[in-house]
Amino acid sequence: MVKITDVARQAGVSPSTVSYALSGKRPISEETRQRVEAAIRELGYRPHAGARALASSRSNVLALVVPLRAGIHVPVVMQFAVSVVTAARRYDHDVLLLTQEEGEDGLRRVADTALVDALILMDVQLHDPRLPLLRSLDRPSVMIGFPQEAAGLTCIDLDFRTAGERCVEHLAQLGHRVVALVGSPPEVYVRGTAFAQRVVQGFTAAADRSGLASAVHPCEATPGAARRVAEQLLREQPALTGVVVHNEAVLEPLTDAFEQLGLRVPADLSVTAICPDELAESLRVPVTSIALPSAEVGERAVELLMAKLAGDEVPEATLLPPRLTKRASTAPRPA
Amino acid sequence: MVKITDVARQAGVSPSTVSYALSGKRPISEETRQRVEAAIRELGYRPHAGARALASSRSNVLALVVPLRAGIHVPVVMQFAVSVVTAARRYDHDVLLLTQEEGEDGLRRVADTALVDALILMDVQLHDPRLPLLRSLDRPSVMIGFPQEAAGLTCIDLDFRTAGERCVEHLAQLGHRVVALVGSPPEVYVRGTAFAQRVVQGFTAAADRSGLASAVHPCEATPGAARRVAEQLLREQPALTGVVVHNEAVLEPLTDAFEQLGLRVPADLSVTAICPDELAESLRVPVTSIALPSAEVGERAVELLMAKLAGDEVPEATLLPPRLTKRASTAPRPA
DNA sequence: TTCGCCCGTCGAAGCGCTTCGACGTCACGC
DNA sequence: GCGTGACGTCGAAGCGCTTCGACGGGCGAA
Repeated sequence: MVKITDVARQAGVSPSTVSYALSGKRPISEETRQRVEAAIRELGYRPHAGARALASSRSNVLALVVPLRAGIHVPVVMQFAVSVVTAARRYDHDVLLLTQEEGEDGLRRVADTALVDALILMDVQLHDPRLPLLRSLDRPSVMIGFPQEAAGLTCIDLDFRTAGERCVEHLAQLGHRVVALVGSPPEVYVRGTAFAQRVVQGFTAAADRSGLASAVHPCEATPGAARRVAEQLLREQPALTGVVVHNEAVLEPLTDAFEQLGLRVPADLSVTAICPDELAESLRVPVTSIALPSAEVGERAVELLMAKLAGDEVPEATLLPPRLTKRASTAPRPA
Repeated sequence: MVKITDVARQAGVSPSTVSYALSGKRPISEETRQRVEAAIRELGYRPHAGARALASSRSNVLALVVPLRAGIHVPVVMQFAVSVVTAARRYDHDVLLLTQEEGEDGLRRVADTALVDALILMDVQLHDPRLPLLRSLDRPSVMIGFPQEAAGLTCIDLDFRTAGERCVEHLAQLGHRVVALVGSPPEVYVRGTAFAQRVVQGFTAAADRSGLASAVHPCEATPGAARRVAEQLLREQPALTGVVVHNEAVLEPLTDAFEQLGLRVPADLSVTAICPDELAESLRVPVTSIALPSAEVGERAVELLMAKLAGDEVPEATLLPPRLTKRASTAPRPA
């Protein structure tokens, strides 16, 4: 293994000079820097991560806690993880993958052993048991999603409440008077997952404000469940003409079910969704949707964390504004 | 921060004794161990990961390189990643997440800086450019999938060739004489992704051996593509009664397409698949399938790596035997 | 000209842990 | 009764890096 002293000898300087040339924490003459860089290249020097972490008390590693519970849409999680890794690399950091399974112990472990400098948490619940722990940890963290009581913590997410509102408003503008929300699987609400609840709030509030008749139906992530929900909706709200879907897995089977029940999209029924753009675009009838900007969220989360590590103040809450993209699945209410 | 000297003082022993009590690398009297453990608990001691890595030249971290290319099925990747993390934790290791985007540089970086002790690679190509690098690295690695030339490397995967064969044999036993393979997206074959190719080989070999008429069709991972492939198959092989699907994303739309084209599953057409069990079970007509044991592969990969880290010899190739589960989608050939 | 200061570099002191060699003790076998 | 290990513990030497204080030389201000 080639170490910093080897580089120093080769460049004819002291180890500390090599270190400063690398970190830029003290001025180094152009000429010396050149010599050091040449030596590094010739010897193929790579600083030892452990030694660096020990001496600097910075590991340059972030922890990412991914959820693996029922009812979450895996591709979104993955896309998010990838964007976190990519963004972290831009700041010369790596990403340690933790599963929620390990729970609070895992968080405490990687934080206390100084394995990581900071943490990113996904799938935050309204009353997340990890909150007190995060507050007590001496390392910065960012949460994807908003718990009920977020004081002192940094959170970021799509503004799901407004997203729910926008969907309803879009339908209202098109003249629809009876709408329904097909939501996430029941267990997601039971757990008190923040983003799902907020969609419901926004949906309901906007419907009330616009004087629409509305209903909310959780839905399991299976085609069968989608079909049953479609049937139930038509039974309970025969005048239904607008649907908001917040459940990636059933978006396609649900629209299929409606069509098989004799409702054409968008001629008889308008459909909007909150889901990744790729999904909305890939369907037979592309769906008017509010994008789930997982890549942007991941990137912003890393940026927030880096700012905190640098000692900067960051806003406690970052709500990304929803963007509604009109596609073929919505149309004015049939006469 | 509480350190090992604090624990030592509290327990009335030397730091080295604490270390040995923790690692078990030298015998420590029961009584001393008790005192040390008590001290650790009282003080909430956690060994500093960087210091440990520096002194022991072991970071207790594995690198996991995940693919993010077109045509791979994300949930499988995720399930795999989770099983790797879970298995690694059983051996007191953590997992660093790398994307394929960083490529060989990323591998070299984490290996050379001693950030990780060992590596796991997914989505191996037949002629993977990373092979020479892996051979030159001084750290052990395990690849998920088999490259063409794997000498000196450790590989593990489902035995996809046999999986392809089993599917055909199952259909042949049921009396089918004309079969087709609906495969992964074309780009997967273009890249020379090992597992996809092997399925084709097994499928073709078994069909030839059994004297079946057979055809192979790659298929994009979209419902539209599935429909087109279904139409094409019926056009080109009017006598088709058996299909093998090796493409998670189109399994459902493809069977839907067949039914819409007037073929009932399994009355007119038998369908088998190579896919995760959950997917096969979740369809309207549960599909006879060979499971993609991602969890088992991940676990075994970690075990292989741990053995290599311990200095044990491990087999270069580990092929997991395919297990075919009969479900409702296959039946004897219609008379 | 002299003082003070900044620039560029060096040496040394750790960072917190593991590990090696050494040493005292005790039990056992002859 | 004594040599011989095995057992249990200690002290010290690093692991490879960062960082702090110090220092010489050059330059601008006084």
